[in-house]
Amino acid sequence: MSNAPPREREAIDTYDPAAVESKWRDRWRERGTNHTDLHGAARPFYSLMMFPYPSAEGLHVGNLFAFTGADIYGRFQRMQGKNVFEPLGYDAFGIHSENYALKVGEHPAQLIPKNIANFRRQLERAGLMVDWRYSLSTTDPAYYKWTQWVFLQLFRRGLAYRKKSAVNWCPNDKTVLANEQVIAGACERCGALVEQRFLEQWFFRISDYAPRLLKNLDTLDWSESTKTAQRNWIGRSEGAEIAFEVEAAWDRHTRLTPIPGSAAAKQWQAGQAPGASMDSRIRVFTTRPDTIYGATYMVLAPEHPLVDVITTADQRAAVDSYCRQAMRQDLVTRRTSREKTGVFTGAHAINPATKQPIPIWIADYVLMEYGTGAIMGVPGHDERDFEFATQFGIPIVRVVAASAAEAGAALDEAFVDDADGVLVNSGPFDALPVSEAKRRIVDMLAAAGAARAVEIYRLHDWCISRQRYWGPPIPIIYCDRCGPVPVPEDQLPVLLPEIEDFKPDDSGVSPLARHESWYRAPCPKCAGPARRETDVSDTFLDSAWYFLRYPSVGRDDVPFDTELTSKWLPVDSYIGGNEHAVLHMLYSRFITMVLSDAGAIGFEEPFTRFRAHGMIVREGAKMSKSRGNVVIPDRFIEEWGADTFRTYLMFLGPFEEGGDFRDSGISGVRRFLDRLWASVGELSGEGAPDTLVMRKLHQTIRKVGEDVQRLSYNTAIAAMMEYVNTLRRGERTPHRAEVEPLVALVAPFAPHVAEELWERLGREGSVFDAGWPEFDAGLAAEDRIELAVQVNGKTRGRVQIAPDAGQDLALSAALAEPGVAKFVTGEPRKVIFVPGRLLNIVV
RNA sequence: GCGAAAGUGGCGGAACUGGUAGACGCGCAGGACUUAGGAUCCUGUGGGGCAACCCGUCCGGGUUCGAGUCCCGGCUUUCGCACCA
Repeated sequence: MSNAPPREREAIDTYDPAAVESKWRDRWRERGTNHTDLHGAARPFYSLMMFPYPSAEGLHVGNLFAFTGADIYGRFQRMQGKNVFEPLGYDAFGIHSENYALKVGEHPAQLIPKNIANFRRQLERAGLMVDWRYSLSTTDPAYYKWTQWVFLQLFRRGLAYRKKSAVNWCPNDKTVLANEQVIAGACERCGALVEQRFLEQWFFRISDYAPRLLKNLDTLDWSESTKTAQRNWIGRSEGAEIAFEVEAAWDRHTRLTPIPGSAAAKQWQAGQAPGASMDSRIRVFTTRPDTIYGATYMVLAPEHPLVDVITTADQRAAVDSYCRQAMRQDLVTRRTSREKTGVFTGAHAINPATKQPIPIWIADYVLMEYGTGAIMGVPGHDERDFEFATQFGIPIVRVVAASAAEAGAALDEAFVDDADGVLVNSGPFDALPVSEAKRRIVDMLAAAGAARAVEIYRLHDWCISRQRYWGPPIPIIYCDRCGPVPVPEDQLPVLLPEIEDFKPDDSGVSPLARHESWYRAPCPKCAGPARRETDVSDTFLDSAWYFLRYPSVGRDDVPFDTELTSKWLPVDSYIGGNEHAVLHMLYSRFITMVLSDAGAIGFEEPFTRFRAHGMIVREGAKMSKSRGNVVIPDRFIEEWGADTFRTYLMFLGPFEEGGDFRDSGISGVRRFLDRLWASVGELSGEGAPDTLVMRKLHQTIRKVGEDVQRLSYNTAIAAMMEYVNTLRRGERTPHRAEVEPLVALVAPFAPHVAEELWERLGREGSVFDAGWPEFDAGLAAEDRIELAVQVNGKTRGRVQIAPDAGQDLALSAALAEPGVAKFVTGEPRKVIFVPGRLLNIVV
């Protein structure tokens, strides 16, 4: 029987993925194979993947790439004996759903459940080890009740506040636009130029947490690129805050005429000089205090509160017009337009170092939201200032040079090097190196009460208000008597009403503001008539705590069960896209820190280990609907099977870098599974397994284990392919001991077919409960190894020697090779021996 | 402009800490089995040369016995942030 050529028997029982996969989907469901006993788990392992937005188009191949990568890691951990919890839910609120709903004219509350059902079907077909009992959707009142609860925790701790802030406004559509809806300064829908509008909005004080968010990064096992992105986003800068006096302001105060109604005007009317009760000095932030002798002007942001105070009567009209225009520009244009514009205020400030008056300008290249909203202009040593000064004829003074000899050299561009310059034209500080001058100048100014060393952060507070419909209402009630009052926790959730006209309109507020019956509510404090907040919260708030909820899904009385939370969190492994490296990951860390400070949870970092996966392109080009080159997972799964599709996705490139989906490549993976299938069909249990095959097997067990642990899935698959090739080389009948462990190795990648083969091997129970194959170093050891022999660094031959052979033995073996010997004339000058690798003879 | 990453056969990609460049797969070529094969199996496959050999990891330098890997300079591509003082 073993004489019959094995190939001929394949026809009897060929691999039929559709049948195998549907069989095992049912089995897993019936047997609860993917269920995790959350309370009873002895070795909990929380394997998290980023939950998707359930679009109408269905699951994207990028989603599936990410999920499969996370699933393989989770299944691998399970086979290592961990109790793995792998939940998955839906991030279903937000502008995507809302815009799509508007486009097709169907209510999102109807659309989303359909999309979720479709996603669920696709996800189950993909063979994910998800415990669906703990799924969630952010749109479910049972979930967003607790999103609102999270808001209240921040409110209670003084971390949520209201302030006026700019939004993008389309004057044609009369609606608020998200930044992504503004293309080159115009509305993406109608093309009208977008303007800024100022609305009262809710903010979270994430900037208070900037130092901690930055410092903790050092303790996290995350992809380095993700940590770098967060560091840059938090953007710590060291420097100094320097105060500039406005020149002789009150001797000549007749020139200063504050805008009617401004704080300055009120003081004015009360008979006070503004300087008397309010610090009218202008504070700037700089990272280059060493260049202060070169500060020849000053700039305020158009929104700066002192603009009203200092502008002189003759400049008033020009300043007003400039500021109005600057503030009307949309946020995107203002940030991208490179041309320098500005207007002189008519006022001067005193440079605290030179004691000279310098003009105060207003320009939109200075941003109110960074630093103090004012800068000292040092055209000699800052590119932007150089450009501005050149344009407006402001003097350019060199105060740093490569050497003292260059003190008089003219500048034809800004000299920004702060590493190895020395100071010039800087009075007592001349000839000091920049780094020392920074310290000494700050000390000098500080002694005069005009400066202090500070560190500032780029990170802004998080605006969570959205003037939209499809989100959780912010749980606040405005009462004329009591002000903003939080909705009491026992009245949560504040349900989002299912209104028909959810289209944004020209009111500048959420569509909810048109529904009086909804927003009228009694004040929780005084029971008087009051009005609900009609804005909803940012989707990023929904996703900033979802991982805390999964284990407690089903609990109505608490956001998260204390015992389960301390048992399962923080998350052991988080895998997701780098596009969320900053916002989602930073917000999640922030919310976790706040809840930790509030005593609600016992840890302050949510994700112990994070790995960012790469992106998939197709045939070398980015996938997009307009190109029509999007991979539709359903079609490939239909044709090739989910196991083949999963394995191919993991094979086409390094998981953390992504890769190129080539339709022609998938057949190779399928052939691999076919050959695996055939090997199980042909098994022979007789005799002893082949020593060389078993050696290769154990080498493969080791390699696959190591590779999966570091998410090097493509090389793990390559190793298994190599082993199958070894197994089937020549017309031999594989031995059961050679094949069985391979089925287990393949299981995380191709779970359905692995289960089927495991059963066909006569094994009881799921392969995922069978444990990872044991690695035997003795069986894996080579008895002869190949040593490369080089002469002067060029490979000239190879010799077979015992693995523990020493240099002398290796050298004599090498010299016995004619191909080597002919290059070695006389005594070698030097011999380099790397055991197990090579021998280099230098002549 | 700033930040991050990457440039290796016809193609996707291997090479973990400097140590046999091109694993694995696609494609291609030849062969076997076949009425047939786009199925399966076997063999070959970086370039040049009859060969000994020579040349090869974006380009130019350098360090080293030895460089795809490290250092310096340049080019190209992708991604992120974009007037952050």
